[in-house]
Amino acid sequence: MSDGTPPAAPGGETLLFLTDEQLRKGIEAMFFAYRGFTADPDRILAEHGYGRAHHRAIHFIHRSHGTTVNNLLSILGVTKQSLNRVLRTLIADGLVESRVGTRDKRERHLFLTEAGAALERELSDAQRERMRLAYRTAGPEAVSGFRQVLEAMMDPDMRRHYRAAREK
Amino acid sequence: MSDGTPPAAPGGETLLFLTDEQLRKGIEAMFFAYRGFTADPDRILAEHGYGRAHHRAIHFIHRSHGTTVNNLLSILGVTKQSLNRVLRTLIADGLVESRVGTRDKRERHLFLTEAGAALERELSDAQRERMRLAYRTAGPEAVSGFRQVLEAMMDPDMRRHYRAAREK
DNA sequence: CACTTTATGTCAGCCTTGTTGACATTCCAA
DNA sequence: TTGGAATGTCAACAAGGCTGACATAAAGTG
Repeated sequence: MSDGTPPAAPGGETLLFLTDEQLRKGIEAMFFAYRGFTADPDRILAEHGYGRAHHRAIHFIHRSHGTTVNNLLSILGVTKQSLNRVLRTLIADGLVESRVGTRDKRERHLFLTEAGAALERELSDAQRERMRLAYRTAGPEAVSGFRQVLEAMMDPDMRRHYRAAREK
Repeated sequence: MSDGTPPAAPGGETLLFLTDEQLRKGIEAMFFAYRGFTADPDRILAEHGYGRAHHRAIHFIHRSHGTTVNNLLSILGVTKQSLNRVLRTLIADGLVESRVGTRDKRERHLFLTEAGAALERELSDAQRERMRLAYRTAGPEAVSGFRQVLEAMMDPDMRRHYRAAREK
């Protein structure tokens, strides 16, 4: 274990000296913050009889109208069986519509229905509100740093998906 | 949906104008980053036949040697039955030791054994390494912002637990 | 055209990890 | 002495991961 005293910076290069304690703080920050991050949607989902898996599907279908099942699979990183179970209920409940592809008829393109979009709004309003408050509390510079660290923490494949969304 | 053009700041107060798109980016950053955050420990845990629930228990027992079951419950936010199932296997496997309290004999104080500490080290080494790289990539100012936003995102109870750990 | 590959869906079964409810034990504290 | 707190345990259930196997339709390829 480190003793918490960073050594003096050598040479001309500015390095980050990070004690195990500082890193542990970051790890716990991720853990506790993620709980807060999911708390509001979880409550809403429970009222509707859905879980986080449904939220994830709804979110990314909303983000990319008409996305295919395969694309969703690579974003979510679950098996098709897991995703299919969730999609099946969302389609049966009339929140998601699945249309056979025009060019490639093997593909199914996924869309939120009116009801699906309404739930999406309810969920993302709550989550955005939490995010907005956190941003305001921390300030604009903190927000930039927050995004930078998170992006650096992603696996490359996920970073690709993250950046692939319509920008800004 | 917002068009991404923030309105001019009114009056003398500096506000943060956050479009829905910017907030959505933050939300997805949390989602994708958390996946990266857990990826390395998940691999290690799988090799040992454990899951994330075991990791969480091991982490917080390590952080607070001799903590009680009740304290752990309030940190983890699960039912005692869930936690107990995990603790039982960890104790049976000789990674955690449970000692009856001296003052209050109802309480059990939890400690990592040598083997438990070894697994904790393996897990946290991997997770710290990911965190260290992200920090170095993003830079010191980003790290500060990262921590500020995450702390602001926590539920108050969790923020209390977060801050309660030995500081620095 | 025959064959292979791709995209998707589905069934069955298993595991982890969460839940609720019920009940027992121990023991502190009023 | 009695109520309630702290803990453990049993049973049952659900969500949501997983693997494996199999089916179908459509696209691509030689």
